[in-house]
Amino acid sequence: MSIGFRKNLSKETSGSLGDQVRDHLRIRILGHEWEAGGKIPGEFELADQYGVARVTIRTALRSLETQGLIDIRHGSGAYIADFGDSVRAGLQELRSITQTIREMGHKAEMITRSSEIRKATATEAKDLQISEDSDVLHIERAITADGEVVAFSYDTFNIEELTPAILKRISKGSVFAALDSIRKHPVRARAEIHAISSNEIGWGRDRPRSGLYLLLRQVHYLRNGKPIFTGDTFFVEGKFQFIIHRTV
Amino acid sequence: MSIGFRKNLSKETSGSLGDQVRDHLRIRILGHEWEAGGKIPGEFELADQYGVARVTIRTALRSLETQGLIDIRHGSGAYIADFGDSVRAGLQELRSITQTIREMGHKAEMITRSSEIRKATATEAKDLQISEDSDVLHIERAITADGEVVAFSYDTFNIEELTPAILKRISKGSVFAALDSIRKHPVRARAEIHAISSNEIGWGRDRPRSGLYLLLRQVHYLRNGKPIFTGDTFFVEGKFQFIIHRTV
DNA sequence: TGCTCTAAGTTGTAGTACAACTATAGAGGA
DNA sequence: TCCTCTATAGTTGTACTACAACTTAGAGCA
Repeated sequence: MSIGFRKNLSKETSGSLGDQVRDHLRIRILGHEWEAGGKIPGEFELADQYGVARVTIRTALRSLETQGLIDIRHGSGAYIADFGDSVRAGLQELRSITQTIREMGHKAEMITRSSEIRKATATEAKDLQISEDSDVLHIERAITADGEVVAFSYDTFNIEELTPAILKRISKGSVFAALDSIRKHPVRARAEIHAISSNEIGWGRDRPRSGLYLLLRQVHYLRNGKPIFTGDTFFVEGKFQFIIHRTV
Repeated sequence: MSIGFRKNLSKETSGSLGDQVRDHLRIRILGHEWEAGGKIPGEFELADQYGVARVTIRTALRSLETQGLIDIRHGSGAYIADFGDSVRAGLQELRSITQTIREMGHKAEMITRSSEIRKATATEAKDLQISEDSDVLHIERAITADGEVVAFSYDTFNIEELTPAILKRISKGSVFAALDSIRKHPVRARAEIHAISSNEIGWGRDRPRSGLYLLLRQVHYLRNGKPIFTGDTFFVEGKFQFIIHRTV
């Protein structure tokens, strides 16, 4: 597995060696290769397994610890943090909502209500760091799991960073998949969280009667620090479980 | 500053050298020593400043990157992530609520409504990994900022891990400060987030009429992986801004 | 003015060595 | 037999060095 790993995964994944090892270890952890509270192999053995230096393994393990997936104990080892299966919807992991739904074993769909290019609002221009007369792509969509609406999203894209072909693809399918194809996927997002009670949010006959939502107000950034898109996502309370790992 | 740092901070802070450097750098970042988007000193220079090896600096920087405070760019440097002042209420940073309020320049108080030792409920016993007939300490409190109620908390402690003196101190002041004094402060927590609309939550005349809360349902763990306390904290919507940094 | 290329600077990875800490097994004593 | 202590092996933490990979800025040239 030693050299084979570096050959195989460098094509699929991106980022540094340490990031690749981190992502692979995360898959192994979430795949329950080790039981909760159990000990994973030592740094020397992992370095052997992946054919990388111990420094690289330590980089990956530190990152996983900050994410709350493992506990590293000096002189003892690294242990799987006790979490439920719901970790896959971990809030600090920046990933596609639809992909998360699919990984949890459900059928995910996106229903576009509207898609238009218009001038940016003041708030949008500020978040996207563009002038106020710039054009932006605004999309309103509903996200469903097994046919049931779980969220309503209002996204606004900085079209200066994107080509018309990509814009079309974004408005039709998964945002993350489209951005990934041109290597412009966001690596970081800043989100505010709010509780919202309103009947003005959802639409259609599947609109929840309670009107109770968890709002994620986000700005997504590229690796070079530039904002690529911003948006509000209203999650129907109770339909989606958000987990967050907090560390010192 | 080189040797002085290691002498000074090893008394106040805990954890490995890398953790101490990380905490110190976090203070410098949140203190706006560098402007948003600006570049912090290189790894070699920081290693000089702190009198530690570059490996140790890299450990700290990686952790700060995972927390979303900086962006590290290969061949270029580490840059301050663009965030507002509200970062100090970063949701993935496990810290005392009252201390966070104070750091934001407000006066924080805790008003205890009730404090009792009783048998654990089924849910509490499961979360705390104790038998169902075990005794637990249950406290109901309101948290205020500048005299205004910002949250209601319902906490339950595993008293097997604590002495009577500490239990008394917990019920009177800050939980984190009390646990810190016996080096049993939690290093990790797992939290669910919910939007709640109910008039059964708050009490007193300051109870918000809207009844709209952001609920944090948490379990706190010690470094050895054992749960120390669990609890529900209901934040009055609009009074407390939660920020979260999401990374790939 | 604009472009290309070079060089300096920065982070990423590798390897080695030793320090600090933990857990275990075993010796020794009550 | 049980308990306590100790030695020891195993693991993570820190240090130092060296080089690779990448970015940026500036010199030089057309």
